[in-house]
Amino acid sequence: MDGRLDSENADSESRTARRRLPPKERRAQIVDEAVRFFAEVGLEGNTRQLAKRLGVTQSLLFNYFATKDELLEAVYEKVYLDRLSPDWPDRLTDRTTPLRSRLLAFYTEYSGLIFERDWMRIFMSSGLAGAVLNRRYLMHLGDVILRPVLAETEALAKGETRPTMEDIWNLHGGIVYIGIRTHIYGMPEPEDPETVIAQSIDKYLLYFGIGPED
Amino acid sequence: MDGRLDSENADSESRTARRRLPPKERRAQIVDEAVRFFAEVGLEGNTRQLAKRLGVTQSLLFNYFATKDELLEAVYEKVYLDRLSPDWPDRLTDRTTPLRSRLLAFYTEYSGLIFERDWMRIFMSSGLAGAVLNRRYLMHLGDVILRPVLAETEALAKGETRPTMEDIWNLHGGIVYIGIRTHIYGMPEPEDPETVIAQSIDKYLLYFGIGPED
DNA sequence: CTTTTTATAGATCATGTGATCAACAAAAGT
DNA sequence: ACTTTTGTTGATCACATGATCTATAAAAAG
Repeated sequence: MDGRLDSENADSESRTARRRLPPKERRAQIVDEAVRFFAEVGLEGNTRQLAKRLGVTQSLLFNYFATKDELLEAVYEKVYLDRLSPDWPDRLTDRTTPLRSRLLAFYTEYSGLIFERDWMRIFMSSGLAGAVLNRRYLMHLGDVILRPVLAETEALAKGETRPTMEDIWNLHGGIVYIGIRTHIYGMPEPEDPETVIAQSIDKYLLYFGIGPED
Repeated sequence: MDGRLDSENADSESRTARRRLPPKERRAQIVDEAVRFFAEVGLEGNTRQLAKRLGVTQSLLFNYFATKDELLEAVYEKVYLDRLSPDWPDRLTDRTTPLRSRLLAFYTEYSGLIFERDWMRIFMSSGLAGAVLNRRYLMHLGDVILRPVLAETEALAKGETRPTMEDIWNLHGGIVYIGIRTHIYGMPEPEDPETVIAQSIDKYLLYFGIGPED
């Protein structure tokens, strides 16, 4: 009475009976699905539903994470990790290329990473919930990205008004808001985000009298 | 054994016994507190805790709202209502004053209304939850505020690049992001939001070749 | 003062949800 | 083959939470 017909029974998750996985693998699988799941339904999503999606029992989750909060921590970590590429600080301060090009390259790549439903929604949810990782991420972003950008701008600014961190946050916010609009508020995505980003950067640079070629 | 010493028994809410209020009044009281409550703890906050804050029984809430969702709808309505002053469209299109002054006036007033913890958090929570009122609000904002701003900018723009709705959204987003940063992500508020707003507007106008006095 | 109305409290139900634990079975070791 | 290890299940607990219902008492009506 086994009936191991490993046909795909149309269930998105394979309903094969009791597959044993190495812990590392299973844990990763759980976290992966949890990211998608909690991004969709919010952090209050229940563990039974998540388990069902994974094709495992709910109790199994607690074999890998002592509490739901611990699972959420793992989700945050997975989502936040490697979102800030370590070579950006260097590339942003590489004065052999015009600042405009550097900013454009950065925000093109960065927006490619964060203008994503899962990331945007989990970041916002965890922010609302007051997760420490959220604040840590923003502090880190300020330190390794925005502050260098400020220094680079200062070095080139021509007008009498000197740039401040608020100016960088304003540039940053205007761009990030595109993602918020589309993925949190569910509004239609701009046809050409690249152009919008480029114009944001140009407005910023123009205000401090910095030309496209420095 | 009454001991009605109306000393503060550390309970924030007065524990006066069974006060009978006219329905309208009670309903308003509930919604008011619910706004604060759900803004703090999120939309999953439970009704018992809310009732405790109000100093009434949990069952009373269901005398005024059939379901929790109905209460949340009332919360949204309360929060969204009158957040968009009806005379803004007129003032934004009043060409007897420079566009810069108009924008400055608008965003100073508007930010004064929305850079508020309750509003910001409930707006974001309801946005994440996909509330219809949220989308309606943004559509409305686009129609009665941003679109007119686009028209005004078009009328004055000097460069060859014509402004689009995306430019207005970018201006708007950069400013709104200040509130998101402070009230959702819990980062320190800028010392002088007015200046940041003014600079945002100036960057925007400068990019389209519009001077401070038109 | 007496009666009627109804806002409110208190107890309780039904269900959902995080978490636990003993038993089972799929691998790994011998 | 046999034993050991351990990933996984199924049943279950404990409690939180939305919602219901009846009794009570504060006003209003007479």
